[in-house]
Amino acid sequence: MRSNFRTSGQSDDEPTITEAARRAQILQHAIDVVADLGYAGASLNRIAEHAGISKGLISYHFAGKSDLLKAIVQEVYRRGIGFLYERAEAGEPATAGAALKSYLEGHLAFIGSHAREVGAVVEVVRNLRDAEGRLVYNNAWDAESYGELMRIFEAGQASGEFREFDPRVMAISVRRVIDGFTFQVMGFPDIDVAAFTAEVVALFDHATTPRERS
Amino acid sequence: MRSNFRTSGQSDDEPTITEAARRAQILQHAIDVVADLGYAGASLNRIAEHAGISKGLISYHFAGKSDLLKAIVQEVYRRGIGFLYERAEAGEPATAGAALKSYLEGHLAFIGSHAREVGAVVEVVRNLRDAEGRLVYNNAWDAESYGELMRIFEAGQASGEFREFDPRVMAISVRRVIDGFTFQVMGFPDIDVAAFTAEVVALFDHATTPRERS
DNA sequence: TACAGTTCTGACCATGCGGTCAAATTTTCG
DNA sequence: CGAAAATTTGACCGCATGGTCAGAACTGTA
Repeated sequence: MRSNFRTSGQSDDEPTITEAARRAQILQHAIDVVADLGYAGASLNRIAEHAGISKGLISYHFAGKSDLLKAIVQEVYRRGIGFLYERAEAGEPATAGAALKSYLEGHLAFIGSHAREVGAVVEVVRNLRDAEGRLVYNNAWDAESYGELMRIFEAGQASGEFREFDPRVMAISVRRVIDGFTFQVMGFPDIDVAAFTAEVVALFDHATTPRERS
Repeated sequence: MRSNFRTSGQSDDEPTITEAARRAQILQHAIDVVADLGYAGASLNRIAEHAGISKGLISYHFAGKSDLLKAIVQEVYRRGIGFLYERAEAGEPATAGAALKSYLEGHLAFIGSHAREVGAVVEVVRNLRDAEGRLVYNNAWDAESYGELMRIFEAGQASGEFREFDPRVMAISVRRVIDGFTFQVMGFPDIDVAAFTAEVVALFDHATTPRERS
């Protein structure tokens, strides 16, 4: 019998077709339930019921609930990276301003077309705690996501394209506005994604560039 | 025996000294527990234990858990309004830009000095759901908080002080950045509140005003 | 077909939850 | 003081939770 204590990450031989398909199915239903019922409402029983399987089967494919929830985060990130990668194939932006614009448009487009997945991730990230009560995805963790933005800002400031500001505060602000878009889309599914994106791009274009034209 | 089914709001005679004090005590401990352990970790048992009282006593003073959590939100709002009111006594800002600056400085100062309370409120607002699974503090609810900001923006645009932008998107962005400050303060208690505030004020000053000087 | 490995179920477990309540305690006040 | 009212406790209830497990069902293969 194979170990049912598989931790995602290390490859123990290779997963069966069944195993991979079942994991994907469970993951998708878990995403749906978290998006619909929120973190607190997403019990293993409800996920199993939603997927039409028994609860024990989830335990067979995932080491525990927190393992499943972490897999949600990992999976949606994987999708997001794929989405942004395809978009980026058009070529590298030439200026820091173009890079910021591309960053915003890419992320907002992904959220606009994958609101439920991203909503589920936000739910998990904001609520999942370890046994000692500490947030698993803490400040140190999301500080990592500021890296790409901060590099854009520092490059723009070095070239004189951007005004002087604290790149960390600006990065935090950009991430907050992007993440907030998730709630807008979930709350108002008919929202005009393109119009919202254009507004946000203009907002941060003005926020980052000096008032006097160079 | 007095009804223990008091709903906050309608005054049923007047509360006893004991009642008011006990309610305040329970509320404060509830805030602490939610801030420390998060929404999911804040059970009535833990709150009672933290307060050094029996769980039944909470039920005596509050109609239920959701009543208690809603009271947290109400109480912290009350404190926030008081804080901002005292600050505003210095006089009304003359321009829309000054009003926005004052709004940001006031809200960030309150968060900087009451991070735990605000953190608890955010936790409740983001998680509390009714029996049907719908968020109690939904999009329609927090849209109310955009009102004051949108009035500032519309006034600034009417006078030509602000550039043309969607006041709703700008209001959402401002609120998102302000709320995000809560997590920064909770994650890094030694953060320089004044410096962060100055950066945010500059960010939205640039974001709202036209590039060409009038 | 027979058998070994796997996938899957459904019953079960201990725990913690929100909530209730009779009884004990404390306070109020005539 | 003494009775009535307010306050508080601690035991208890039904329920949902995450997790476990023996065994049934399925699958591939020799």
